Parts: sequence; structure tokens; C-alpha cells
Amino acid sequence: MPQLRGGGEEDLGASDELISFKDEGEEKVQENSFTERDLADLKSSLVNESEAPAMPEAVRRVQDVQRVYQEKLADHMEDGIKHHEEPMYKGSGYSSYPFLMLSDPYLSNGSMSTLSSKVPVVQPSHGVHPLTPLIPYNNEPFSSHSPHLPADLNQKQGAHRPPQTPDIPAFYPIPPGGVGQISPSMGWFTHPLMLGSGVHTTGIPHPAIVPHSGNKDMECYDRGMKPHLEPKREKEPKKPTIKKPLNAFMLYMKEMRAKVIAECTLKESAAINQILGRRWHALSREEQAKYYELARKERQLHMQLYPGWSARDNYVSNKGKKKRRSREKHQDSSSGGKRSAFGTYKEKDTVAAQFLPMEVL
DNA sequence: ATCCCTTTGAAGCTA
DNA sequence: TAGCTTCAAAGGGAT
Repeated sequence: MPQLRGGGEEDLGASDELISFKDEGEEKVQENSFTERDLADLKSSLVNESEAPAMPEAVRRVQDVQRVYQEKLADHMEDGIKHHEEPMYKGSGYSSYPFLMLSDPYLSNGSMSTLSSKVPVVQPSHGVHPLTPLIPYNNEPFSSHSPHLPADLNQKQGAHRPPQTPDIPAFYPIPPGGVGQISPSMGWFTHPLMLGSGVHTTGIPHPAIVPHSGNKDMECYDRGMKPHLEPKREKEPKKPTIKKPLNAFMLYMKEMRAKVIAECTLKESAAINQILGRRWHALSREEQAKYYELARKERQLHMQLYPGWSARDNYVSNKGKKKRRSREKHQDSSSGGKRSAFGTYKEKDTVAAQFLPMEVL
């Protein structure tokens, strides 16, 4: 697989290969039929986020700005991504997640266009857009006169830049008139963690930066559970954790989760993820390629934002200790690391299995 | 309150 | 280098 840490070569995951799955075609047919037929039967109530209660005025304003940038999307989206279907780039009820995309600094021309001209803003799904973790969320608009705002994209300074270094935000194209990306449904407005440790060294709040108090704290952060984190935040030293960029499948899950939930009565993530895993396999190579490309861009963006960051930073070796669950349950040790969804499914005893036709299990 | 489950992919670790 | 492990998201369920 492409490596990003190889010194910033041109590849950088561009070769995100698509994994070919045997019987993909057949699987796809089954999957689609499953989706439309079986899940439809299970549908009891649609989760229609577009019908959410009246949004705050601040959100509405943000979305107005987003709309403007969305119009530019078509001009900036490239290749397959440009033609991505609705869920990710069009409203479709996911109107609150703009999406900033940088030009590829590793393109052969080595150029990175100016931010203002390379800022597709899309409005993806329910949760967060693929790139949202890398997008500032705070309620405070990034005004065009912000000192953080772009100036020179080429001013990379390495991993340990002092706070208020003005270069990093340059990698986050912020629309003039400024709009941090906001997720009303997730309640990221003036999130306490934002004000606390969830702040990039530049001072820009960043959802990828979370208090280093374990994943559960991250969860709370992610789910916008603001109030009861207060006491904890006071006690714990603020050691921000920069989270990993999402891979293609994670991006896909984020986009499609709400849809799947809406299509069935399932709510358990484990079951939903099983379905999403199957749908992922059912995607065409072209469709998957879109997500690989998004993931690649996200990795690039992440790398630019946090040049010194490594997945190692969040890596906890369990050698000799027991922190997380054993993986043998759902990881086929004989697969040599390359897991097969079909090999990891428990047979017929999962929640999803109750809703899936036997042939797809 | 915390961990598990469940998925795939990226990246780290170990032998 | 191969093979394994961890983490990324999500949120209901289990402990």
C-alpha cells in the first residue's frame, strides 16, 4: 500500500489500489437487492435529518456560505470525485458538512494552488464529511482577516512549531467570510473541548485533536456530549491527541451510516457496520476509487497539518498488557492481515445476520 | 463508567 | 519483510 511517510514522494497513496474481491459482481447484485428489498421491509421509521428542528441562526448563516462554495465545487472537483453521486457532495439532507479539499501538493506539477481557488465545499453526510475531521469546527468563523489565515502555503516548519504559527491554517482553505465547519447535529458549537485542548497549535480548534484521556473521551467529544466533560477537563492535563485520518472505508461509513440506519431498524453500530462492509464490497471499483481518493487527500491534508504526527502517537502496544480486546475474534489470523469480510463474519449469529439473506452472509 | 462489537484500510510493531 | 496489532467512526449492548 502506498506510504505517506516515505518522504513525501509523489505517490502518497495515489496508487490506492482497489482490492478486488472475488465474485464481486455477484455480490453486488445480491447486495443491492438486499438493500432495496430486505432493508425496505425492515424500515420502520426514516431518519430524516433534513427535517430536523429549526437550526440556529448561526448554522443557517454558515450554510449559506457553504452553498456559495458548493457552487464552486463542480469547478474544482476532479476526475471521478467530481462526478460523485449525491450522498457525498450534494445536500441530500446532509447539508451541514462542508468539505474542504486541497489541491494535491504532491501532484506532478508540485503545485498547490491558492486556497481560495481550490476549496470545494461539499455537504456530505449526516455525520461528518470525510474530511471533516480535518476541518475546524468551532463556531467562530474564520474571518478573512484572521491572522491564521493563509498566506503562504509553502511555509512548512516541521513538527514542533510554536503556537500561533501562521502557516498551518494555510492548509485549511477557509472561505472568505469565514466559516469554520460546523456540525449542528453534533453540537460542535463552542464545544468545551474546543476551547480547551481540542485546539491546534495554531489556535484553531480541530476535531482531530482531542484530549488524550482515552478513546472514550474522544467518543464524548465526537458525539458532542459537552456538559459532563467539564470536571474531567479540569483535572486532566490537556494532552491533545491528533487522531488518525480516516481511510476510505471509514469515509464511506461516515457517509452511508445514516442512510443504512434509515433503511433499517438497526441501530447497533456493529450490525450497521456489517452491512456497510458488505455494501463496500458491493461498490464498483469506480465508486470505491472515489473514497480511496478522498482518503488519500485526507491523509495528505493531515500530513500537511501535522507534519510530525505519526500513527505511533496514538498507538498503544499491548505487548505484555491487556488494554483492548483480543482481535482474534474478528480477525482471521490465517489471513495474514488481509482480512476478508466474508471470513470475519460470524455465521448467522450477528444482529445483522437476522436481517440479511442467507446468501449474503 | 468503560469496554465490546463490527467493518476496512493505514500504519506501527515484532520476529 | 511477513504477519500481526492497533486505531480510526459509530452507538447500542454488556459488564
